[in-house]
Amino acid sequence: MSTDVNLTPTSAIVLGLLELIGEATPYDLKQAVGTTVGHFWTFQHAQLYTETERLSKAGLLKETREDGGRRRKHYSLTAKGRQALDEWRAEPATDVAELRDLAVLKLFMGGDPKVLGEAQLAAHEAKLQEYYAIRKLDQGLEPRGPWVALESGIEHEKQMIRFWRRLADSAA
Amino acid sequence: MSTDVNLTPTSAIVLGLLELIGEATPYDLKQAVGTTVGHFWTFQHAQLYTETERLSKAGLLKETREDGGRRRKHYSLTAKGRQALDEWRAEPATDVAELRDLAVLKLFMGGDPKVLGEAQLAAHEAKLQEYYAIRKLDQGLEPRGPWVALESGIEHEKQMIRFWRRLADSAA
DNA sequence: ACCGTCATGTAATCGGTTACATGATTCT
DNA sequence: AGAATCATGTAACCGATTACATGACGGT
Repeated sequence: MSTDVNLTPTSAIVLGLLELIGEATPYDLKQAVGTTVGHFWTFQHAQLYTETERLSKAGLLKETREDGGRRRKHYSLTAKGRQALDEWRAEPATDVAELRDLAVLKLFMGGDPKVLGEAQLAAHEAKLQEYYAIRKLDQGLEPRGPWVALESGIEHEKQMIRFWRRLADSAA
Repeated sequence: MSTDVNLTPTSAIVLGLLELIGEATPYDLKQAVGTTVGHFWTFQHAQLYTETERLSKAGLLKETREDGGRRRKHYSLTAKGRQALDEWRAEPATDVAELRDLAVLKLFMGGDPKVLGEAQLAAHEAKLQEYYAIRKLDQGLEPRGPWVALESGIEHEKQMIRFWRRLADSAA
């Protein structure tokens, strides 16, 4: 009920997915993450339990409990939650995201380009294929956000493949 | 002294910088981070105090204390620390790094491409210029790691600029 | 009926961030 | 000398990960 929560990216993902699917248990959310944002932003499923509870306490989610059986908790957006999401969405991100690419860090620290490159090339190529497979499913339906984000991922993968390949080639 | 620590990327950065500069206080490390890896991997300076202590307790760093004045702590690699760094460096990264780009996440969640794009274009262009300025300082000296990593950053920035610009153009 | 696997959840731990605090140094 | 800023460090808090645990279900 307290009016102030720190809206982390995780919070926004929970809010955004709940807007999309209406009502969900933490486990449902886990499934939804896996097939959507999970492709470029993951976390442990345990966090969905704590995060929903946190947002619920802050009044952004409504929580109802099943009567029988597992007594699972179902969550949905409150008006306040919807508003918080809208505000988060409207606010542009001013900073550039940090790469935080472990392979690049190893490269920086003197790791062998050949060894790193081989592993990274394979991994990035697999990821790119995964993205292509998803793109095939696009029916042109609204909302477009996820598909545009997917394009960004595809271009990024292509870029990283170019980078690592060039590095592999320049190493004799 | 215990033989097992979890080597986080932060740990590797501390170890790697200590290898480079020999001996340093946490504050020296903060400075070193700022001019090197800090361009694509940052953290709060407070963490350097806890991290050095953690690594020291694990036997990877040697800690000596100034006698007079501030009694500052100086750290340097132990043989064990050097070995841990070597092993970390030799082990290739098998996963692809997640983007975790807040702007892309907002895009995914329905944020306005025009609003997001404007802010991101400016930010990425500034970052690219920053990278160019650094690249000018390259004297061709060893080690090459940091410079190769810089190239990756430059290509990434160019990629993101292309992406956001294309998006801005396609929005009427 | 049993076994393995998936579904679902909680608790403990830990790394990272925020906030605060004090000593040194420079500028006016 | 006083104010402002930089240097240096600690403590508290919080979000995220790891580890663990139990219930349900499909296959043999």
